[in-house]
Amino acid sequence: MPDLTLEDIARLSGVSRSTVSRVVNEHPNVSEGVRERVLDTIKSTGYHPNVAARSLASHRSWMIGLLLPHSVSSIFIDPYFPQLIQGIAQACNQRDYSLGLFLIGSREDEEKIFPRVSRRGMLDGVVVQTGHHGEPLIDRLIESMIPLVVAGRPNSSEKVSYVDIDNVNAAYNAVSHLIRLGYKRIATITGPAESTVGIDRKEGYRRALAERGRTIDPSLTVEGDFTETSGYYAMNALLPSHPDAVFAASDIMAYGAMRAVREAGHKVPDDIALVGFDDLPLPNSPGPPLTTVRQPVMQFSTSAVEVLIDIIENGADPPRRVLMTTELIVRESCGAYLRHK
Amino acid sequence: MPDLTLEDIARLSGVSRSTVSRVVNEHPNVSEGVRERVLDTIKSTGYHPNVAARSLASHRSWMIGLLLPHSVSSIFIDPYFPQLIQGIAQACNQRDYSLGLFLIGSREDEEKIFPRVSRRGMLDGVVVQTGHHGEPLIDRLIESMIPLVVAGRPNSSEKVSYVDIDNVNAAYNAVSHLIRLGYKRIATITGPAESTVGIDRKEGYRRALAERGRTIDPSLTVEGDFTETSGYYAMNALLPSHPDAVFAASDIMAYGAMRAVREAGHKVPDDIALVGFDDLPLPNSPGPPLTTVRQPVMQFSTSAVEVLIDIIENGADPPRRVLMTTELIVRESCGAYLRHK
DNA sequence: GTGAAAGCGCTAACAG
DNA sequence: CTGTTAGCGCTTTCAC
Repeated sequence: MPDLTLEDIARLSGVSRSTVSRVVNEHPNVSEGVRERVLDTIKSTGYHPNVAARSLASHRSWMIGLLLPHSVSSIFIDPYFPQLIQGIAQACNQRDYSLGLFLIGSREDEEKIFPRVSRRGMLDGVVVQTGHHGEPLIDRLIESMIPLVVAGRPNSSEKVSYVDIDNVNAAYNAVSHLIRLGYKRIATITGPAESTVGIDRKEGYRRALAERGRTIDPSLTVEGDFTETSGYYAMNALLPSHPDAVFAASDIMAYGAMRAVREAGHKVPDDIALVGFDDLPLPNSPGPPLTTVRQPVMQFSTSAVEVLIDIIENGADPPRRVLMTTELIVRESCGAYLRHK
Repeated sequence: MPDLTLEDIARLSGVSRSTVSRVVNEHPNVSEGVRERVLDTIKSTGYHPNVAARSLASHRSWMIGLLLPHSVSSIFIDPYFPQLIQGIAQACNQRDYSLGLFLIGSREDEEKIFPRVSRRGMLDGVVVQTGHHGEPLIDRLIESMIPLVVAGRPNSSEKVSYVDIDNVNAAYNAVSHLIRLGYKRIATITGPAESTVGIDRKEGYRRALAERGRTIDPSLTVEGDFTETSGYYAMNALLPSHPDAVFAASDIMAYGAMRAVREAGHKVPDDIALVGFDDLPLPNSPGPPLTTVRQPVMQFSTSAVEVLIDIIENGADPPRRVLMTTELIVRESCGAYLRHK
């Protein structure tokens, strides 16, 4: 199948190149008869327009990029990123965009990738995952003027568009649930202090406690890094302070905590209640079903793509902000059922 | 930063467009002085070539596609795919290629994606994951003449290039290990019968047993689908036949089996030994450390990209085949340490 | 409604 | 070693 060109199709259907281009792009000004004729020869020849030529002429590539900074090996142990990738990929398909995936694992990666991404021609826009404080990538992207949407709240409060879930409220609700259940010494295992998710979920915890006039006991807050192991160690660090409930900033850390609780000879939720965050499908999850905050990752991804396309088509001003609400999924680990008996 | 063109750089450095093109593409025929001058103005202006124009003129996009067929929601619960994506992405970076990711979840997806992928202009080549029997995608890709490498052994024994791990031998070695340990009733939980991985690993099991003159007891083979749940049910189905060891075609299924064993009141490895397959990092893994076959996913990915680039540069003939060896990682679940006491 | 013509920004012979 | 000249395959005014 030698690659056909517009020219070929034009000749075969006895019209001009422009006309074929019009029917391919669904322009209104084509008579029905001609349209059908052209469509026929396109179908019968299996013609598809050359993407590069089209991009060059139209300044649109119909491809968007997904940038994942700091993608060290461990990043894919967290179920969040596969899920995000899948969501973005699906949303792209939906809107007839292709997806370019850029995993940035190091400074060199960033240097290699940045030119490809920032310079127009390959990508119409990018969605970039928020990373840690002081990460210059997002600022560089802003400077490059490429249509941009940040997945997650960016650390710097720039005039960027972003889509995020309402982490503060989500954590607030989770902890409030624990308070309502009557727990007195509610601890939290946070995410990394440099990450916005970590910060926001901790803030929600703090706010829920403060609002009921509880003092915040610093010994009841331990930092984790979203890994199972960190949850395990955090829980061990918490144990001497005798928490009766723990809000973990991710399910995986909650499972780590659960393991620590079990090894210490205590039971979840009887001795220590546990609430997690994510509710993403995990390959295997031991112990009692986890009460957790459900993140709408799929809607989140769709929204990010929608916003980006909106920016591509209508410009970046004003910056768009969308905050998605979460849902507390009450299962057994928080002891709600226990208490209701 | 208005997008600069080759022309601009040429004017600014007082040379012709071709010369700039030459230094950008590292052609040898440029004098040192000129090269430096041009490089300087490129650096100072922050110029980057337009990818679309370059592709159009050179018939090379420096982008390859990764196609994942049948990417239903559950596919990302398996740690294999994230790992594969990461490996491919890294290898692409290494070789200065970009990566286009195409998740194909349905027939409509395939129809949408196929033209974008098959028609030259966007992609220089694709690596496609093997799916199930009767999947026409790979054949369609072959027909389209796009440089292609299959990740995993394709079902149809076409003249395709592929990279695979030696599943038969891997399974053979795992089961042989169990035989050497003295187990008499060795069962297996296979992958889906339509998948080549499933078929090959089962064949290795069969071969190991046959070679020692063991009869294959059909009640000791149960099919799973690589999910934890399927491993759990498979083990329950196996229990009445009293296996003393089980080879599961994936770690996740092994964990499911472990759960079933535990619930039945038995212990791993004391009552039933367990060997898995994959050795990929899982967020949380209960029970005794799993003896398993380690898949070299990263090398595998690198190899797939290397082979694809080789094909892009040197043609698809003859078809390349690479088979990677695996390693049996002996931990506790197989009872090797127990038996050595 | 349709065609002609001028690019989009770059590469790649071909001269010199 | 360097510049000139054609395109690559498509979109997009602008006439008709």
